[in-house]
Amino acid sequence: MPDMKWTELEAEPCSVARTVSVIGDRWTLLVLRECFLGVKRFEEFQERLAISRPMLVDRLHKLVEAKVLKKVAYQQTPTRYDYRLTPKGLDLHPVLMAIVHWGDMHMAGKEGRPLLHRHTECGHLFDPVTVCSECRAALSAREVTVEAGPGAQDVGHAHR
Amino acid sequence: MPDMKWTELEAEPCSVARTVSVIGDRWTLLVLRECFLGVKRFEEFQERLAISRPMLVDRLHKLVEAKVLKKVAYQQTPTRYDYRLTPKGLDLHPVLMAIVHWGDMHMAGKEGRPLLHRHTECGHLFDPVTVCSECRAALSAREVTVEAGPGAQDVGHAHR
DNA sequence: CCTTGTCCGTTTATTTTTTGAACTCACAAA
DNA sequence: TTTGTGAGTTCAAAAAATAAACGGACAAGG
Repeated sequence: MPDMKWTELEAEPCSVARTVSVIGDRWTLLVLRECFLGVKRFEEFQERLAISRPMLVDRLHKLVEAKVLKKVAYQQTPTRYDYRLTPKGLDLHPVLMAIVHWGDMHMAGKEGRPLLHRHTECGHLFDPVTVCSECRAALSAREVTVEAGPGAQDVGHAHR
Repeated sequence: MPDMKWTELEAEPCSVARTVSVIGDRWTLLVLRECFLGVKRFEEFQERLAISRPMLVDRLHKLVEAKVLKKVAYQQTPTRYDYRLTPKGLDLHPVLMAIVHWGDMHMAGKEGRPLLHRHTECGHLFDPVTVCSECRAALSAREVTVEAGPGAQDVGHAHR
């Protein structure tokens, strides 16, 4: 049973650290990619990802523990489960979209991007754009400043 | 020199895999968090992150190699460098914002979120929202379908 | 019955990574 | 001449990941 020990991250007063404690390793993001592509069964993850079985068991169980995935029985005797995204897991969609988009922009070969996304509501192929919830303008790193929130312990030196 | 070997990910026809090959480990995302908070010096990363020195050297160098960070001399004799985000690195801002937002929503303690973000253009505290580049509507996972792009090799079973 | 196959794991030994702690180098300052 | 600083490097020890085989519950076929 491979058990990672760095769950200390979860305790840090930082949303990046806390999120990283759940999704911040090589395999988890790839497992989640498969989930968003509709993969649900253990064996299917195993086939599609070059992941070792113990690691897959570990990651799936950890994601269930984190309530990102849930087990849903799809048969009895023996009871077998699908691994399905929970609402909390579905909320990771923007993270995956942002990751895909960065990869499309900066890591695609000359053949172009491997996958395209279509927005079923408007019917178009699209890219994800991150906007400000208040004014709806596209955000850029330079236009964002950081301040201590209620859950801050010691942001200390909030640069920039 | 700790050298990760899974650069095979970089070769996969998948933007998630390719991005993960750059940012997909425990430390890199935390290093980038610090970068976006304005940290530039080796010793400052070292102080703020409970990372071992060899790992920090490795991560910083890998990020420079990936052109996410660049070294900028801030003094001569001996020449010392700042590690600064490149435009490619700044483009990771949406990824970090999405991660932070998920953490704020799902991993914050009862004290509330540790950090708040202000959009200097409109002056408000905000949350990042991911919208469709075409119709500007907020995206949800269920409204997005995937199709093979020009760089696809064998998406195969494009579920959903 | 008996064998084979499927799905979801465990176990164990081996390899890789990461850590911790000390050490180095090049200079600057006192 | 000694002390300090920034940015590493080295190396042994500890932790994590991998590969490959093993297990257990059942279903299906003969």
